[in-house]
Amino acid sequence: MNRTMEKRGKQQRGLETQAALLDAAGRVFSQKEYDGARLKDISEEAGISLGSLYFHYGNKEDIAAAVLEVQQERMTEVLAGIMTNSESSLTRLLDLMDGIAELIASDPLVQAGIRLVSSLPEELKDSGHAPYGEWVGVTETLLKEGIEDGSVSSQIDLKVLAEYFNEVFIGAQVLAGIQDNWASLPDRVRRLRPHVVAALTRTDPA
Amino acid sequence: MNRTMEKRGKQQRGLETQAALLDAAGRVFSQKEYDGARLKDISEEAGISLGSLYFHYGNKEDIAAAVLEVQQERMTEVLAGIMTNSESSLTRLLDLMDGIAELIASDPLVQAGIRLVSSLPEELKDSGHAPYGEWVGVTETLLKEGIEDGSVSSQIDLKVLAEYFNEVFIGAQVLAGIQDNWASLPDRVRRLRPHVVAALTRTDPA
Amino acid sequence: MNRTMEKRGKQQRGLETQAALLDAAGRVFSQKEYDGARLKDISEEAGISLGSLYFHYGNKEDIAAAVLEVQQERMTEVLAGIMTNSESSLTRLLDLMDGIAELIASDPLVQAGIRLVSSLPEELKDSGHAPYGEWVGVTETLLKEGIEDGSVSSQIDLKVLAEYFNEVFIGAQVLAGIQDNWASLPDRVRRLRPHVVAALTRTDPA
Amino acid sequence: MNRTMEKRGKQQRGLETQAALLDAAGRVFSQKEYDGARLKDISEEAGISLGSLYFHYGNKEDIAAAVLEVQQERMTEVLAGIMTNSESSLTRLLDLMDGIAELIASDPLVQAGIRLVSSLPEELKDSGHAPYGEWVGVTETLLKEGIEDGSVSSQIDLKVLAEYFNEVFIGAQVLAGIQDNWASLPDRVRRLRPHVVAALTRTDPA
DNA sequence: AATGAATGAGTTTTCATTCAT
DNA sequence: CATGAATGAAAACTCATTCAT
Repeated sequence: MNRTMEKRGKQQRGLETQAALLDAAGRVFSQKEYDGARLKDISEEAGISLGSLYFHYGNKEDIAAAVLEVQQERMTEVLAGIMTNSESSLTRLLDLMDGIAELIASDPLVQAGIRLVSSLPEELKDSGHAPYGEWVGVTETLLKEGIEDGSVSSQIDLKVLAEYFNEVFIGAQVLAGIQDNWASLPDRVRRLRPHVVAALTRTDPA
Repeated sequence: MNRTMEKRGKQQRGLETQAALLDAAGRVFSQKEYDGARLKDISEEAGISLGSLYFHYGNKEDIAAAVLEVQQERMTEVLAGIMTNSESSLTRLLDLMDGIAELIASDPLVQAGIRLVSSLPEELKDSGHAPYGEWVGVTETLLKEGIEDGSVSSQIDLKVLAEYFNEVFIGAQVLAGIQDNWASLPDRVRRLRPHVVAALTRTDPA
Repeated sequence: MNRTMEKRGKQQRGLETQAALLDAAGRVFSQKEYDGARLKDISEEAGISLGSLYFHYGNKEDIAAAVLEVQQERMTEVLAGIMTNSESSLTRLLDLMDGIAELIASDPLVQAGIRLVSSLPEELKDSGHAPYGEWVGVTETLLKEGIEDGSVSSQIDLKVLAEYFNEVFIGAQVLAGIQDNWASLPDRVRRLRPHVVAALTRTDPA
Repeated sequence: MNRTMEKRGKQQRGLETQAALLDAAGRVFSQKEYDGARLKDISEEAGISLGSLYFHYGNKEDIAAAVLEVQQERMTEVLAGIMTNSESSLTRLLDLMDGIAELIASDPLVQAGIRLVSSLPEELKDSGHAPYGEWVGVTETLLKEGIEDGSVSSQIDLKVLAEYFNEVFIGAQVLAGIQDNWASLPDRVRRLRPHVVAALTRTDPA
């Protein structure tokens, strides 16, 4: 083991612990909301002492914030992946919906982020973690591009279209969450697709 | 004041206390999820002692259950009101959506019920309080009737139609809840109506 | 037991508990400084549950603040008692020194206040509990009056005189505290008296 | 660089670390009492790892003891410096007061020692670190010599004189500590001098 | 019925100390 | 020697629930 390894090893351990804790936090926060989640459950789930949890994350709010941050990152990754393919904006929007659905269904940490949003203490709600705000921005942008490239009908107000799109998607998320911990979300989204396409391409003033 | 009056007075007082507590519980549970809500907050919100809360409702679960029960009642009332008018099933479904939206927007106790659904401890989740299960049943029934009376297109699977309808509606509820404590829900539902009508009456295999 | 008694009884119990806790806090804080004192020790010393301590005093700082407040009151009482007798200002000052010494020697809660002053967390230091500031004000006032009524020599600057007086008195307090938990303070003050008198009545520019 | 140099270098490094830690400990203990001071604060203040702190000083008590020891040394140094000049004992006593005041005002580690005295856990209080005991011995010795060489009045009991002297000096220290972290101590002592001289040279039976 | 007080079993948080590298 | 990470025991604090009146 050379010096580089040694050095990396030292810091590595801490990073591994942090990752394990974050993962465990994801699993716990995906099952219980903020107040209902126990830090002890997280530390035990991670197989790491409670004291260590506090060494890496200063308190309960901080670890919840870390979960939200990673959720953001992972969703942004999916977004970035979708954006690189050069299809129509409508397709991109639908692919995005699929991609996020897939992510949610497979990633407890992302599920945790969803759960946390509605149960955070006031202080955290402000602090920059406004996933829906950002998300709405993305959908509106894609729809605007869709209108420009003709893949989306221009006869309905952009805001209203985005609102509809988001309501449908969020509704699917919520019901999938209740029904089977989001396992059914990808299928739900697939079944949703025709309705969404119809709504976004309608030519009569719906 | 005779004994009857006294007795009625006494019972009356108890009922008033119960109502005040229930109301306060609605307000508190509409802002915080189950674990985050404090019984002390409820008692203070009601201006009634904590001991009294325990006299009327045995424990935290019981008072949450009471909130859910009343929510059910109030939603059922709306449902009953809609059912008496003799229009088409599609109209009834849309009116129901409007009616429930109106109810949610105006009644913190009903809002509380919505919040509670996703944060209840396991024990309560089972105990008969499955509002969405019941709700889904109602929408499916109405859709079936709609297909029978021709107001709803028969070309899509009933379950899928109901799923879509509920996703849209729930999505609107959730986003309205986040945005402004449900105040915008009636407007959102109004904007949703054309999309729902289109989806339910579509003749091509969407 | 009449209704008044009942009513008083109810509130009485709480007040008794508070008093017991405050007393116990006095005893504990007089032996250990702020960070070293354990709330559990206080609750056990009082024979009252820790939960109850938190019911009456919201947190550690609050109970320390309560101790300081009562200390202030008791010292002010002594002050008021001294002020009513109509002797010379010098006598009043010396009597005050005796009275406070007596109080400190006999009252653990006042001793606690003295201990706390130098070990409080920053937040509490500000919040109005500036016993020494007030005390210095009193001594300066008495000295000014003494100069006016001729019982104190006017040849030394008032501030300097007050400074000297306070240094001597505080020094006696500190050493008595270290030596025997303030038991020797009254005697120390008695032995101090001639020096103080000499200093305050000196006619040559000392 | 030969082996000797390396060795010396290594030892050198350790000594530097120790000194940095001790200095940091002085700064921390001068602001917070024993229980309130955090070893982590000390290590951060020194810019040296916590592990290293434990390597050089076995535990919290040991580092506090080290601070006290150095405080003793520095005060003894001042004492020794004063003793070599051949003036009267009274002058020596007054010079000692000035010298110590100067030392306290300028040396956080000595300030730390002062703070620690009143907040030490029982175990440490015994273990030889009784600065005041020693200090009192010195003052009594000087006063006795003063009586012998005539620079101090012999009409008052020696113990009482020493007691007075120490009370005044300690009082000045405490108030300077509270007022401005001991910066004003030298000035205070200067203003104290005439009173002390008067007390120690008084010929009438004060 | 109603109330304020009391309790105990948790939960979060802190920190001296130890460990692995 | 030095470091960052880890730990456990104890501390502060919370809150559903019960009790005495």
